[in-house]
Amino acid sequence: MQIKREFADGLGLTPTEAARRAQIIDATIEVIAEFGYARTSFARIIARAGLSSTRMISYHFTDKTELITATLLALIDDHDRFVTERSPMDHDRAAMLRSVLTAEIDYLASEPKAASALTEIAGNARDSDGSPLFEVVVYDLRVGRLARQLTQGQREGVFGAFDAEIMARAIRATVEDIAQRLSGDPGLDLRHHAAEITALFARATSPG
Amino acid sequence: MQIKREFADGLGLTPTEAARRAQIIDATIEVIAEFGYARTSFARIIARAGLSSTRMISYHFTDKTELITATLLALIDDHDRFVTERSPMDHDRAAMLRSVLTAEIDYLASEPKAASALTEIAGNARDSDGSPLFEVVVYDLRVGRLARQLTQGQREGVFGAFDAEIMARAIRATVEDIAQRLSGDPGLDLRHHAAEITALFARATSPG
Amino acid sequence: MQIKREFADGLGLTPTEAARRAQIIDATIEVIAEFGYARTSFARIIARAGLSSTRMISYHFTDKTELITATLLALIDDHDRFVTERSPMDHDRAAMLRSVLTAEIDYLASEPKAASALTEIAGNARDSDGSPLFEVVVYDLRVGRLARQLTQGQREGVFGAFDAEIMARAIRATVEDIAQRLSGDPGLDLRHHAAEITALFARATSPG
Amino acid sequence: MQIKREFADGLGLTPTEAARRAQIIDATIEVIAEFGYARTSFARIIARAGLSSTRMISYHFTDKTELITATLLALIDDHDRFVTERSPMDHDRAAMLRSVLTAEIDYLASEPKAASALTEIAGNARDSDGSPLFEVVVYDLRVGRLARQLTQGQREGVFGAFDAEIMARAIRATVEDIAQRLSGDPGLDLRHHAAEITALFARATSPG
DNA sequence: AATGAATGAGAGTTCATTCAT
DNA sequence: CATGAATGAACTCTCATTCAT
Repeated sequence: MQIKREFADGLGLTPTEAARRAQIIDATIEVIAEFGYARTSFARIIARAGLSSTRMISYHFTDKTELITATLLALIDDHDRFVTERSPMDHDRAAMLRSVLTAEIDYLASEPKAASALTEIAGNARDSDGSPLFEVVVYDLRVGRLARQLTQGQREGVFGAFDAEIMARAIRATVEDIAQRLSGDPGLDLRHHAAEITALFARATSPG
Repeated sequence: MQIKREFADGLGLTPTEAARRAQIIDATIEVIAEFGYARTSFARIIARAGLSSTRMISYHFTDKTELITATLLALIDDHDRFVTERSPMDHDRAAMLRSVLTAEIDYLASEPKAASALTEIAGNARDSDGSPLFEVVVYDLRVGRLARQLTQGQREGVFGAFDAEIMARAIRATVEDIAQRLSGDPGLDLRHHAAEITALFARATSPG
Repeated sequence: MQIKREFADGLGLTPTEAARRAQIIDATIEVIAEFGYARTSFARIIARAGLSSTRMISYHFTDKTELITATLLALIDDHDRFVTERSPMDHDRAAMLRSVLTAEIDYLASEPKAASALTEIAGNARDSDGSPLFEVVVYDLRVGRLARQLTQGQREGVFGAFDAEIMARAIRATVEDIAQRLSGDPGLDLRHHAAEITALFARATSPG
Repeated sequence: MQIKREFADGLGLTPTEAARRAQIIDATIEVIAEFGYARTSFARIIARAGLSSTRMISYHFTDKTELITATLLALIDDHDRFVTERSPMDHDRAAMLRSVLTAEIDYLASEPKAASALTEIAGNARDSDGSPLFEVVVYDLRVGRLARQLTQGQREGVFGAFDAEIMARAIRATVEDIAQRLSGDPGLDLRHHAAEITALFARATSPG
C-alpha cells in the first residue's frame, strides 16, 4: 500500500523522514485493520513494518495521538481522492447519490484495509484521558459534505422531504457496517450490496 | 438501573450472590457506556460499584469473558423485553416496522447507557486471544429476527422487493449510530430522529 | 482409592469428620499426582473431590501445611503397609533386598498415583516461608530403615563393603525416578525395570 | 558466577544486552537454587540481581519460558564443558565411567547452585498451560549420552549385561539426589560420595 | 537520522486464608 | 458440621514513553 505518500510530504519533512512516516502509517493501517483499534500497539506496528524498536515511532511522531491523527488524515485524503475521482459533476443530483454510493462500495473493494482502519479510528480513537479524538473532524468530512449535497438536491426538487443530516448519517452508518462485515468476511458480495443500498436509498430519498 | 434482576436468578445462585452479580453487571454497563469497551477494566468497575477489590469480580465470575457474557445476556434480555412489550401483534406488517423502529428509539431514550453498552460489547468484545466473542449470537438476535419479519412482509405484499438481510442491517446500523451519538450528546432530539427514520425506512421498504 | 481410612481415625475424630478428611486427602493425592506439587491448589482439590468451597478444606485442616502433612502421613502409612506385607522375615538378607525392591516396584504398579504424590511431596513440599517441610521425617522413613537393613546384612557377611546410607539413597533415588517416569508414561514396563534394578543392586551390594 | 558469558553472545546481541541477559540468568540460577523452581518469581530474580523492575526481565526475554529456556541452555552448556574437560579420551571404558562419575561429583562441588538449578528446571519447569517444558531435550542430554557410552562398553566386553538406559537413569538419579542433598547441606562430604558411587556403579556394571 | 536501553503503571488472574452465621 | 462471602497479596505480562548516545 503506497497510497499516502503525497500526503506525507509538503510539510518541512526530508524525503527520508517522509518515507519513514509513510512506512509507519502503512503498518499502522494494516495493524488496525487486522486487530482493531483497541489492540493496536506500538509493538505490533513495528513488527508489521519490519522495524527494530518502538523508539522509531516515538522518534517520528510525538505520541500516539499524533500517529493516529496522521494515519486518519492519510486515510481521509486517500478516501476523498478515490471518491472524488469517481463522482462526475455533470450528473444530476439523483445520479450523484448513486455514484457516491457506488464509489463508496468500490472503495471498500479496492482498499478494504484502509476502509476498515478508517472506521475503526473514527469510532474508537480516544485521547490518553479517554475523550474521543475526532468527533467533529470526522463528522464534517464524512457526513457533512454528503448532507449538504442532499440538501442541495432537495432544493432542486430531485429529492423529497427529509432531514438531510439524518439521511446522510444513515447512509454513512450503512456503508461502514458493510466495511466492518467485509473485514471479517472478505468473500462478501459487494456488487450485490452496492445494487441493494443504491436502490434502498434511492427510494428513501425519492420525492414521491 | 435495576434492569436485570430477573435474569440474574433462576440458576443455582443464592440471593446474595445474585445481588452481587447484578451489582457488578450494573457497574459494568455504566463503565462501558462511559469509557467504551476497550477502556473498561476491573479496577474501573469496582470503583463504580463501590466495592473494595477487583478480587470481588473474580470471585463471582470465572474470568472477564464470563463477566462480559453475563452482561451482554442481561442487556439483550432487557432490550428484548422492552421492545416486545411495545410491538403489538395486531398491527399489519407496515405498522409493525414503524412500531419496531419507534420502540428501538424509545429504548435509546429510556436506557441510553444500556443501549450504548450493548453496541460496544457486540462490536468490540474479544477473547483473550483476540478473536471476536459474540459474532453469531449477536447477528441472530439483532438482525436475523428483523430480517425474517421483513421477508414475511414481502410475502404478504406490504413491502417491495429488496434483500431483507441487507435492509435489516441498514436499519440496525442506523439505530446503533444514533445510540452512539446519543452517548456523546445526551441532548439529541430522539423524537425527531424516530419520525425521520420511520419515514425513511417506510419509503425504503415500500412496494411502489 | 480408599487406602488411608484407617489412618484418619484414631484421633478424636467423629466418623463424619474422618470421612471428610479422607475424601479431601484422596483428592489431594490425585491432584498432586496429576499436576505436581507446585500446581496443587485448594481450588483444584475441591474440584476433584466434588466439594463446593475451599472453605471445606480450611474447616478440616488448619492450613495447607497440615493438609500436606496429613496426606504425606497417609501415603507413608499406606506404603509401609504395602511393602511390609510383601517382605517376609524368613528370608536371608540378600533375598530381603530383592523382595524390598520388588515390593517397591509392585507398589508403583499398584498405586501409581500414591507413589507419584509421595515423591512429589517428599521432594517439593515447603512451608509458607519457603523452608523444606519433611526432610528429616522422610529421611528416616524412606532411607534410614533400608540403610539399617543393609548394615545388618553387612554384619552378617551377605553384603560387601560400602556406605550403607549412600547405597540406600541410591536405591531410593532410582526407585523414585522410575515413579516419576511412570506418571508421565503409564505404559512403562515395570516388570522389566524390577528385574533390572534387582540385578543391578544385587551386583552393587555383593561381597565379591 | 560467571559461567555462561560465552554462551550469551554469538547471536545478534549487543555487548550490553548480552551482559544484562547474563546478569539476569545468573540471578535466576541463584534464586532457583535457593527457593526451588516453583517459588522462583520475577520479583525475586530482580531483587537478587539488584535491578529496578521486573520490566527489565520482560524487556530482555519475551516471557518466562524464554528466560527459563535460556537459563537451562546456559546451565547445560556450562555443565557439558565442565564434564568434557575432565573426561580424557585415552582411558578405557571402565575408567571412563569412573571419570564421568568423578567429574559429575566435582561439578556439584564446584558449582552447587548451578547443579541444583539444573535439576530443578529439568524436573519442574512447565509451560503456562502446565505441560512439562524440557522432557525430551533433557533426556537426551543427560541420560542418552551416558546410555550410549555404556552400550559401547558392553560391546567392548568391559561391562556386563544390563539395560543400559535403566543403568544410565540410575546413575543420573543417584547423582541428582546427591545434588539435592548438597543444596540443603553444604557440608556434605563429596569426596567420600564420589568414591562410594564410583565403586557402587563399577560393581553394578562389572561383567563378572 | 537512528537506536539501545530502561521504566512505572496497570492489566487480569490465582493464591491460601478469614469472617460471619 | 458446613457454608457463603470476601479479601490482600502476589503473579506474569503489556503498555506508551523517556533517557542517553
